[in-house]
Amino acid sequence: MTSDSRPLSRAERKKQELRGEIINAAFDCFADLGYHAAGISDIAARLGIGHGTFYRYFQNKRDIVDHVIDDLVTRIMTALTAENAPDAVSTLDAYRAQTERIGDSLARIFADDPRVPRLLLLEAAGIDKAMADRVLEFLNTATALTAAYLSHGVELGYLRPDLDVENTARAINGMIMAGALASLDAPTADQQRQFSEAVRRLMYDGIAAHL
Amino acid sequence: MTSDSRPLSRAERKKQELRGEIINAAFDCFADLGYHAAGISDIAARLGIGHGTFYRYFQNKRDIVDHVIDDLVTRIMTALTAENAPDAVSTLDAYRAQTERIGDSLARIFADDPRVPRLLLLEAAGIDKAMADRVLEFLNTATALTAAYLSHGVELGYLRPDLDVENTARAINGMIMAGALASLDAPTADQQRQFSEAVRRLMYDGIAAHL
Amino acid sequence: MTSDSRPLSRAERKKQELRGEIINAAFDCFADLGYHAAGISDIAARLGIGHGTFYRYFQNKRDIVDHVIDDLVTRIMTALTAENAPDAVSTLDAYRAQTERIGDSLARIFADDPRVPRLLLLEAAGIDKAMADRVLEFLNTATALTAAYLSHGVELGYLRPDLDVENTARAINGMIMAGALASLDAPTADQQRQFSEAVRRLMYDGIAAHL
Amino acid sequence: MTSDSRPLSRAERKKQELRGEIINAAFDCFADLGYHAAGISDIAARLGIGHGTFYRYFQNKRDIVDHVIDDLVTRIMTALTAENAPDAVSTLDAYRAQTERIGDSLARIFADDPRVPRLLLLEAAGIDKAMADRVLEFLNTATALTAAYLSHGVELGYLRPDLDVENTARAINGMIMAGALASLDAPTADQQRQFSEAVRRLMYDGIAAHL
DNA sequence: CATGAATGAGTATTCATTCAT
DNA sequence: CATGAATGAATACTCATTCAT
Repeated sequence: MTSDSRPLSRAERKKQELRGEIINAAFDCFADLGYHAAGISDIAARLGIGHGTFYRYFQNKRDIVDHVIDDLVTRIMTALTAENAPDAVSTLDAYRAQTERIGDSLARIFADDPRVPRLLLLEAAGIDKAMADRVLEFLNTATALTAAYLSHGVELGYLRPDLDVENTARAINGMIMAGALASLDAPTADQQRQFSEAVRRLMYDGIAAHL
Repeated sequence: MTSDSRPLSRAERKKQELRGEIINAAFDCFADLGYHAAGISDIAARLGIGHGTFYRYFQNKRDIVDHVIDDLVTRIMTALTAENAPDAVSTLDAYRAQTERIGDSLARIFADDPRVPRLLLLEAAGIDKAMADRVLEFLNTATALTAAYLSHGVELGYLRPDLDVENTARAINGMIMAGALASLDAPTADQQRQFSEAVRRLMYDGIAAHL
Repeated sequence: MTSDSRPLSRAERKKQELRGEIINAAFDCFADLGYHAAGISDIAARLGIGHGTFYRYFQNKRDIVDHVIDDLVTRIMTALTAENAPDAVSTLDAYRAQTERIGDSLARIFADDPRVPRLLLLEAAGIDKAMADRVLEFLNTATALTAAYLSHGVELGYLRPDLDVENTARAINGMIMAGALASLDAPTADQQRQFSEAVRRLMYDGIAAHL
Repeated sequence: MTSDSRPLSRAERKKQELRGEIINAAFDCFADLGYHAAGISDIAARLGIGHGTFYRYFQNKRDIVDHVIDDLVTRIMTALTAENAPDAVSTLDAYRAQTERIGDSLARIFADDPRVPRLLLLEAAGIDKAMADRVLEFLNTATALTAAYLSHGVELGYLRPDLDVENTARAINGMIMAGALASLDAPTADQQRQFSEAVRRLMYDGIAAHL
C-alpha cells in the first residue's frame, strides 16, 4: 500500500519538507510584516533559499497565503473537533465540560502563538475580496459546527428547547473571536482561562442577579 | 450667533463639503475594492475631480483612510452612547430595554450599509500595523464602554455580584462583532433583530434547559 | 517729457515695485533652495502674495529665473565697467591700479552676498541647456571685456606685445571665477583682498624666483 | 595569482560590466539632457535594458549621479597626479615642463570629451546642495594639490619665496577651469594648447611689457 | 532543480500653470 | 486685479514573476 509512494522517498520527502518550511516562513513573514508589506524575497531570505525557488513550490504570492491560512484553519478546526464530537455528550454537565475542553484547546492555540489569531482575524481579510470571503466562510463553518453541538443539546433536552440554535452559535463564536483578539494584547494563559470562564458563566448562568 | 462663523461661508463651506465628499468616495472605494486595490485615481474619478485635487485635501492615501475610519468609529460610538448613558437605568428590565435599544441602533447601522462593518472589521486591520492597532484599540474602547454598563448594573445589584465585568464585556462585544459580520451575508433587518434577541436570551436566560 | 509717463504713476509704480520684489524673492529662493527645489509658492509665500499673482508678473518659472540672472549679470558687469573704461588708463601702474579697483569692486559684490556667485556659478548652469549657454555667454562677454583692457595695454605698449590677449583674458577671468567660488567658503573681505593681491602678483611678477 | 578572484568570473564579471555601462549611459544622459531632464528610463532605453534593471545596480537616481561624478573626478585627479608627483622636480625648467605635461593631460581629457567639463562644471552643481558641495570640495582638493606643487617649488627655491601659495594655487586652478569651460565652445586640441601656453606665459613672464 | 538577473506593469505623489470668482 | 482651487502631466520607484544558466 504505502510501498508505491516510497519511490519518491529521498527527493520527494525533501521537497515536501521544504514546502512546509516555506509555508511556515511565509506565515512568519505575513504575521510580522503583514501580507502586503511582506515580499517573496523576505520569505526566501528567511529560509536562505533563492526567491526563484519559491516559485517551484507555489504558484504565486496569493497562492501561498491560501496555504498558510489553510494551515491555521486546520489547526483550529482540529482543536474544535478532535475527540469532541457534537454527539459525544448527553448531559448538561458533560456538555459544559466539553465546552471547557474546547475552550482550553483554543486558548492554548491562541496563547501559544498570538500570530495565529492576528493573521487569521486581522491580516487575512484585508488581503483580498476572495480571502475576506474565506474568512467569513471559515466563521460560518465554525458557527455551523457550534450549531451542531447546540442542536444535539436541544434534541437531548439538556439545552433550552426554544434555543435559536443558529444565532446562538453565531453569538458564541463571536465570543470566541473576542477571546482570540484579547489574546493579542494579553496572551497570558491565565487571562485566557478567566475569559473562558466568564463566557461559560454567561452561557449557563446569564448575567442577571438572583435568578 | 452663527454670523461670526459665516465669513468662511461661500468658499470655505464648499471646501468642507468637497472634503466630506472625498471621504465618502474614499469609503466607497475602500469598501468596494479594498484599501490596497483602490487607487487615488479611483476616488477622484468617482467624484469627477482631478486626482491632484485629492492632495489638496489629504496628505496621502494613508491619511484619508484614517479619516474614513474616524467617521465609522464616530458613527458607531455615537450610536452606542447617544441617550443611553451607562448610568441611565437602575433595574434589570430597564437595562434589558436599554441593551435592546443599543442593539437596534447598531443593527440599523450595519443593515443600512454593510460596507461599514466590512471596512471596519475586515478591511481596516489589513492595511497597516498601525491601523490594526487602531482597530484593536477601538474594540477595547467599546469593551470599556460595555464594562461601564455592566459595572453600573453590578453596583445597583441587578446584575450578578460576582460578574467578571471586564471579560463579560469583552464577550458581549464579541457577540456584537459576530452580528456585524453576519450582517455582511444577510443584511436583513429581520435577521439582525433575531440575532439580537438570541444574544439577549443568552445573556439573561443562558442556554441551559430547566433553569 | 516725463509727464506722459506719469499717468501710470500710482498703480504702475506699485506694479513695478512688486515686480522687483518678486525678482528679489525669487533670487532668495533659488539661492537658498536651488532652482529645482524652489517652488513658485515659495516665492509667493516669501512675499505674502498669492501664487497666482506671480503669473501676472512673469510668464512662468523659467521666465523669472532669466530676470534674476539678468539682475546679477547687470550688477557684475556694472562693477566691471563703471568708471573703469578699458581706455581710461595709459600706464602700467595706472592699469594695475585699475585692475585693483575692479578686483575690489567684485570682491565687494561677492563678499556682500555670497548667494550671487553661488547662483551664478553653481546653480544657474544646472537649470537648463539654455541657461548653461547664457552662463557661458556671460563668461565670454566678461572675457571680451577683459580682452579689451589687455588689447588697450598692448597697443599702448605697457603690456607685452606678444600677449595672447584672448587666452590671457580667459585665464584672468578664470582666476576671478576662482575667487568668486572661494568667497563661498570664506566670504571674508580680508581673504578676498589677499586672493586679489595674489592674482595681481601672478599677473605682474609671475611665480618664478629670481626674475 | 588571479585565479582566486576568478570564482566570481562569469556572472560577476557580467554584472560589473553592466554596472559600468549603466554609469556610462547615465553620464551620456546627464550630459546630453541635464540631470533633471534625464529620466531613469532614458538611461535604461539607451542600453536597451528594462528600467527596473537599473534599480538592481543603483539605489536611485541620486545614487548614480554620484558614481558618474566619481568617475569624472577620478579621471581628472589621475591625470593631475599620475607620474607627476609634486616633489618629482627640482628646477624651474623641470617644473615648467611638468606643468606643461599636466596641462596637456587635462587638455586631452577635456578635448576628448567635452561632456566631462560640461557635466562637472556646469551640470553637477545645479543638482543638489550636496552635489554643489562636492564640486566645491573637488575644487578645493585640486587646489590643495596645486598648492603642494607650489610649496615644493618655494622650498627648493625655484619659486618666489614670498609666494602666497594657497591663493596662487586657487588662481591657477581658476585658469584651468576657464580652459575647461573654453573647451566647451571650441574643443580644438590646438586651441587648448594655445590657452595652456598663455597660462604658462602668464605664470612665468607675467603680462607686463619689458620686465 | 535551484538560482537570481532581468523585467515592466502599476501607482502615489508633486507642482507649474490656468481660470473662475 | 489678486487669489487660490483645480488640474493632470510627468516620473521615480517597487516587487511579483519569468526564465536562462
